[in-house]
Amino acid sequence: MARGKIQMKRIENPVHRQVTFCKRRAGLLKKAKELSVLCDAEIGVLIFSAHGKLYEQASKGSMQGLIERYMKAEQVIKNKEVLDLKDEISKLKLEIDVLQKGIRFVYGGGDGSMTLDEMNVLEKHLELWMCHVRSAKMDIMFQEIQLLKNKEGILKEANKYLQDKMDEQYGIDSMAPMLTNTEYPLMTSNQYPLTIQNEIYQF
Amino acid sequence: MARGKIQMKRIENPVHRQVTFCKRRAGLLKKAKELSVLCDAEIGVLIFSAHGKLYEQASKGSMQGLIERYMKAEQVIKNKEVLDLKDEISKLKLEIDVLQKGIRFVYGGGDGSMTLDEMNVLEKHLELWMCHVRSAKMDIMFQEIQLLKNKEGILKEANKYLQDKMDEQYGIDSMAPMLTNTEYPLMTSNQYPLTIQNEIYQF
DNA sequence: ATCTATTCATAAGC
DNA sequence: TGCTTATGAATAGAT
Repeated sequence: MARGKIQMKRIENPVHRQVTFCKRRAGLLKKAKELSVLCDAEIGVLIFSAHGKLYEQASKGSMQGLIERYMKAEQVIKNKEVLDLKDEISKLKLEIDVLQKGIRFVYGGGDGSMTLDEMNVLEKHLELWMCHVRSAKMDIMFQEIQLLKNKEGILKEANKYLQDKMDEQYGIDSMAPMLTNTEYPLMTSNQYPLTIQNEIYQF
Repeated sequence: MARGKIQMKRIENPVHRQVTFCKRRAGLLKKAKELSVLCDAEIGVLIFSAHGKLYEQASKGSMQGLIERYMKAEQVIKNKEVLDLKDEISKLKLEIDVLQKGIRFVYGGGDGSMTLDEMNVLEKHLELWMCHVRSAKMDIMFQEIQLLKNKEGILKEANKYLQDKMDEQYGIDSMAPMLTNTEYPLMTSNQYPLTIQNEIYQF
């Protein structure tokens, strides 16, 4: 514009680019404000520098208000977040509806107000719930198994220790029924998980 | 600017104001585009005229994207609609929580910290509930079957009636394809329940 | 930042 | 609206 025309393309020299950005940015915001004042218009300007810094100006009202107004004007173009939230809301409402009808169903022994589709949804919910319950059960059982295995180890060691003491005191063959190899009240390490697993897979 | 300086206040003459609005709006958008190109910036301009008409320009990307980026940058300032939706979601989630606890209460299960036994009980209840749901589903389907069967009867009678009329009018052998014994579009009384029963037991 | 020489934008008029 | 033009503003390049 001054002292030589400028090409309408990205300024490659970073220093020049930065200077121009500052100057023209100020100019743009000034022009926006002028237009707003002179012509009684509501104007918002959003500028993200190449480096990601945000500059904004909202003549009259707030940028927030402007954006909301814009959203209303351009209903078609909806904020994705809003769409997601609305989607979540309808899902939750459906879930509530199903739960409420489910409760009524339980109490009223099934008053025909539920449609086949709704009952299918309820059924899915119940199945899911049962899955959760069963997996929680499994967790607890595995924990118990682990606990029992630990106890088993400790008891075995204790038995061994006691047997050794017996051997020392009464001779090698006495008190055989108390030895660790007659371990029917305890479980072996590998037979236990197998049994439990099978039980669990029946759920 | 030209041919006389202008005062920086609302132009009172409506014609002048409108003309200036058009010219300066074009100028502003041009400047925005130039800044965007020259300095590699992302720029959005929103203009609402005094009469409410929206003019917009988004250099690089869409206005939608720009607004979302702005929202992210200014997390504090959240779209009111989004806030409302999130509020609604938390209320719905609370409601669901209450309903689920209510259901759990109905079944006598403890809240959250359930023992293995309690979970077994809950599981049995859930299974029972599912049975109820499934049997209710079956009831509905049987009702529909009954309805269809009734319709079938009525249609058969109608066919019979029509056939008799045909016989009277055109003689016994004409229009054979319309007779009731070629009843492929309808179903026989005993083949129907069998098929349905099998379907139901698959649920 | 500040300073100019230039180009650009535009108010007024048609 | 669109065009013209005189003039004020914006700004590229240099300091």
